[in-house]
Amino acid sequence: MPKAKKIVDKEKNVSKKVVKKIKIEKQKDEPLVLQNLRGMKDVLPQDQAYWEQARRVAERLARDYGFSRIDVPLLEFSNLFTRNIGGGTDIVEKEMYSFVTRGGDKVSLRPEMTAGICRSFIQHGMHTLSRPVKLFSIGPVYRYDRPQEGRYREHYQANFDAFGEDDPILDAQMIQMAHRLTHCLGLKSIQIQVNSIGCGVCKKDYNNLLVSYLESKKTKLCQDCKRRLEINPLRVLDCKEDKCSQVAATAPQAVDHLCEDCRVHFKTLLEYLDELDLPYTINPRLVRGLDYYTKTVFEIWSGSEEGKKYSLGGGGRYDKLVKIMGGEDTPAIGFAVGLERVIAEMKRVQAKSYKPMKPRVFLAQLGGLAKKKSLRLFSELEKNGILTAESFGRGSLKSQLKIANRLGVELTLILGQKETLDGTVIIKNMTTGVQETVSMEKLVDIIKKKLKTDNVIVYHNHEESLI
RNA sequence: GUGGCUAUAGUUUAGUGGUAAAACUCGGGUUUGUGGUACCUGCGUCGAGAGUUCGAUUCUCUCUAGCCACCCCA
Repeated sequence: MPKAKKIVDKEKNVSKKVVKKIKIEKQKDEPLVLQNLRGMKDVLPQDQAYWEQARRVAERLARDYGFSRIDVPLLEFSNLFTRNIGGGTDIVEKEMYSFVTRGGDKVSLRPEMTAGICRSFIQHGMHTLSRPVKLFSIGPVYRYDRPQEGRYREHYQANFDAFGEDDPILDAQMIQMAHRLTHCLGLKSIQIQVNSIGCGVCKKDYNNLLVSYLESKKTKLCQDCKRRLEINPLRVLDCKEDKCSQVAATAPQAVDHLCEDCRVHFKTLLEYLDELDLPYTINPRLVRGLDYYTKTVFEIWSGSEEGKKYSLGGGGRYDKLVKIMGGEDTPAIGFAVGLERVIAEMKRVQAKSYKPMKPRVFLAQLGGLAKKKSLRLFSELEKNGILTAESFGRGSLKSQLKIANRLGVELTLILGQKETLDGTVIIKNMTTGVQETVSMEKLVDIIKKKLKTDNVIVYHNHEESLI
């Protein structure tokens, strides 16, 4: 096949592909870099207990609050995000992982979950389901951001969305659930920040009001804020510069400029929250980064006293999003929590994590014949619910006992040449060192009895409580 | 995306312009069928690349990554 000719023939269409191909070829020659990509992190075995805990709690709460699990692709058409999250936001402007597929589709790794879930909601006609439609998902999202602790390019979110109900009681329940989540994970000093940024109408009105106010005080603002004024005036209220916060202090607040409907909605929400005894504070400056939010917005902070406030998760209403995307007019509210951040917090406060089961029995084998037999015996024990450790690859009994000791098992079974021929097994008590020989048939029963009389835990208990 | 600090075995840390140390961990062993000790032994292209130099892990530059602040957000 004359490659050169092919390229000439399709010159314009193919040139991009050729470039791509060359890049891939080039990469092949580069040395293998044994390092994860920037902002990507391995979840190592020693951390899995925390992850397990976080996932379990999220999944259980989702179930208890009536959410059904949904999983949507990591990859969607780029404009699903650019159109709905908001063109002016950082997420869309510079933090998306976007590329063109071989088929020419412009696609992006999801920078958040809600857009994909809304797409799925509309696509599958879920508005016909009994309302509210509550959906729960957990998985990675991607943002091409500069990494820092608690900020990764790939991070996991547990995401809750409820469609088709605009009653603020749902907002309250969502916030309650968010609080329960942190509580169940053993996190202390949690703060809930709530605010209302108004509906499509009053949100815009307020924005204009704020801009004209800030314009009038422009000279008193810091450099950054002058820039913010153009892009996202609400952010000025957040500035830490003294002179800016002075200006912000007297600035008009969104809460005071809500339309009647939004005002009542927010007031009712607060009444519900009072009823729930949640540690919430109204934060008139709370703004969220995505354009689609309306009315209620909230964040969960881990408030380390006067120290840094750290956002673990956040959410809010997006009553117009489904309609904007082309679905039935459906009010909705969502909440997402960042698992890495929650886990970092669990570690910080030394919350107890789920402890995986440890084997209490070790199986040691000696000699070729015994080695063969041991494989079957291991399976036999497993079928009977006896979690057994082994080190089949090791030869000497000495090294196997060393491992058994390190694992802290209570019993070690020794299967050697002699025992294999006799159809017996030696059971060694690792604390006392006493050992006895028992027949293969009775082995399982004897082990069960021994583990039980040595009191403690019922093994293979999959129903361990979460809290 | 902007600025600052950092980078030595799996981990935590020494150290030097001239063949790299310790502790812990891990693997193997101390006469071949018995474990927490002790002893012996193995494991590093000193983050990557280039430059200065007779010679660089050490000095310079670039890159990469991590952390911190900003920004933003989960």
